[in-house]
Amino acid sequence: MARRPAPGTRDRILRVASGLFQRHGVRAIGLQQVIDETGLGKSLLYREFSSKDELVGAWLRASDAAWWTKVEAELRRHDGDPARQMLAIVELTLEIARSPDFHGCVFYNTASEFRDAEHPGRREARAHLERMRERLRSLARAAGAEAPEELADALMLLMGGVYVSTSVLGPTGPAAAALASARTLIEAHCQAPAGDSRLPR
Amino acid sequence: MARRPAPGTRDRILRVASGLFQRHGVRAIGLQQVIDETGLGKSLLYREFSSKDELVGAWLRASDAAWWTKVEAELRRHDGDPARQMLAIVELTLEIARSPDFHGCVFYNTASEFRDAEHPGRREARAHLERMRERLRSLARAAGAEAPEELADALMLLMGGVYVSTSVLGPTGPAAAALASARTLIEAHCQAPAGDSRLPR
DNA sequence: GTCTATAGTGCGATAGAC
DNA sequence: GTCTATCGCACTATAGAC
Repeated sequence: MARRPAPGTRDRILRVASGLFQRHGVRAIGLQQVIDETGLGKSLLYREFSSKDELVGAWLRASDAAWWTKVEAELRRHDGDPARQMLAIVELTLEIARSPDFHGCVFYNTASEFRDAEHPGRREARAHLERMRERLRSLARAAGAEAPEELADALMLLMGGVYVSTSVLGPTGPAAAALASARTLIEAHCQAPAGDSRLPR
Repeated sequence: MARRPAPGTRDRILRVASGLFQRHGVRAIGLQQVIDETGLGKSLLYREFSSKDELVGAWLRASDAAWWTKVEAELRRHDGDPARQMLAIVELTLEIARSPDFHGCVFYNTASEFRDAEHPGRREARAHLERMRERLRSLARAAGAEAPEELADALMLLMGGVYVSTSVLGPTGPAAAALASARTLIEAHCQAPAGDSRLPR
């Protein structure tokens, strides 16, 4: 009788590919390495993903989903305080950037490796960043910022800077100034007339 | 007697390689493409650069030199006003990021393509960023910032963010908020007691 | 397994300055 | 004609996509 496909094959490939792509970059990794490390056969990989590009796209979609799970959990801890929620997102990026095997934001990295706008890697990166921008905008509006779009964008720049700077100069590089910078920006945009908009230190 | 070596060969290779590497990334470009586009022979390329890695290093060194030429020219236009000089550097990165064929900061891009700390691409990227950080620190000190290192780092993050964000979302993305953000940060750090530290709009 | 691409080597042919 | 810079091509070895 025919053997049934083992469940979780796709996830296994995705997990292995994710580790290798993050650590070394996509172009530096051959599918052979992915196959070797999964212990699966070549045919199985090509059954799940019709090409390397598609695997890259699927990897970034999974990364995006994992990110939002973390973010929304974090936001729930500061419900009703959108200014604090924006800061929490910055804190989350810092925590990620400080993790032991950090090698840069997978979305920025992958976009930089694939310049063609139609490449799944770039498409997913762009989509992720647009979702981030939109989420920050809604928080900035909720926080009563005078120029919510501008505040959201300022935080996007800050977080992008945290990622790229940390990936080259490490967590003691410029990223060390990120929290203070975020507070300055949020407070400057959200100063209530009463002056009670100070974020916790 | 003998045929003279053609002058400018090295520069020609460097110019062509620079264009291709910037546009497509280093790993996406084969030396054959560089050779084809220069119209030179393979042997000549290998006489000037003993390996692709070395070519990458030389390219980034040249890019670093070109950057500082631009920066110091810009700084001279605001001599004696270090706060304005910091803003001028941010303006310069914005101008570069807005140029028609911008594909991200070559230093961040190359560092993301080569994770090995010993790779010439990564070494030069790191060196470039450290020089930038130091230059900004000296300006922040000269401007009398209360926490000059922190201000310098905040601007580093901002500029890094401008580059990566523009390379994916274009100049109408978050980078549009960069100038306002820079002003907020510089003013917050350099407020003179007399309150006369406002930057020109 | 197949086919393509790539880094890097080496050499004969040729072009051009004297 | 002589001499050398440089081209163009052939070649190896390795790796990658599929």
